[in-house]
Amino acid sequence: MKIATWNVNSIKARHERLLAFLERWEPDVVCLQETKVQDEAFPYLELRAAGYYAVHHGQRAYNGVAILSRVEPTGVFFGMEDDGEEEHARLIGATVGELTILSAYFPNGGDMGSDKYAYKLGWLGRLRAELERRFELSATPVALCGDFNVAPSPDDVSLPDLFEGSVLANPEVRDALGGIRALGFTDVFRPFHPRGGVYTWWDYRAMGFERNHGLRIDHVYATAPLASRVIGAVVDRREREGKGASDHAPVLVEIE
DNA sequence: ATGGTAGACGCTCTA
Repeated sequence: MKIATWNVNSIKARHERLLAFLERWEPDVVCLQETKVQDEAFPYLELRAAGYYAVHHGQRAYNGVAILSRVEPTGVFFGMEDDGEEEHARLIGATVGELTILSAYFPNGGDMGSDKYAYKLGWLGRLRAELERRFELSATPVALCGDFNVAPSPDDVSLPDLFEGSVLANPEVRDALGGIRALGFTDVFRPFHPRGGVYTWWDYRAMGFERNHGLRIDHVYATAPLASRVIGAVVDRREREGKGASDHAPVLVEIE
């Protein structure tokens, strides 16, 4: 089976591309981020016609996460237990067959030292606590998929002078992500690309994609019962090409 | 320190 994760940067702007992507890859599960719509504007019916059930946790204009799947998801949950009243829509989870799937849009963090950066660090800590509280991670096959907004190692960064030390690539956020791995999660993409230099996001500006000035910030993290069954992982760079592309390319993982 | 582009929204914010 195939699991995909893709920050679509607006599901309205990416509607046609998303449907074509589903036809081309026929993934069993797709985690989406940055849908940027409220639930009532989410294209449930169009996706159902394309063969997918969908659950969505949205908000107006920003954020928004979804899980699409061939089989009907159950046990859906929205956000974190300690989310505030006006919390961003950044996490959705569901049971899909025997797997637990999480679609997460980690905060970007703005600039170092900003309020947004403090929110990012707090959110990473809250996610760790949420995962620990909610699941028996050693025994449950869980896939934590999404736009993590963290490049885990220098090998995941194209322009160190620009990006190292930024909100996306610094020791503090890398440690916070390490705290999530310490719960029992593995980056299942990395072993298939051991030399690094494979990216999932490129800035729209300054011909970022054409120059391959990217970062690997979209990830699939899996607990041991699932990680042991992963047999492949790729980035579909074609989805970053041409007019009407998201600034992120999808990551796909194949499971035996 | 800033700009470059894209998307949503509505004369600006987020990434």
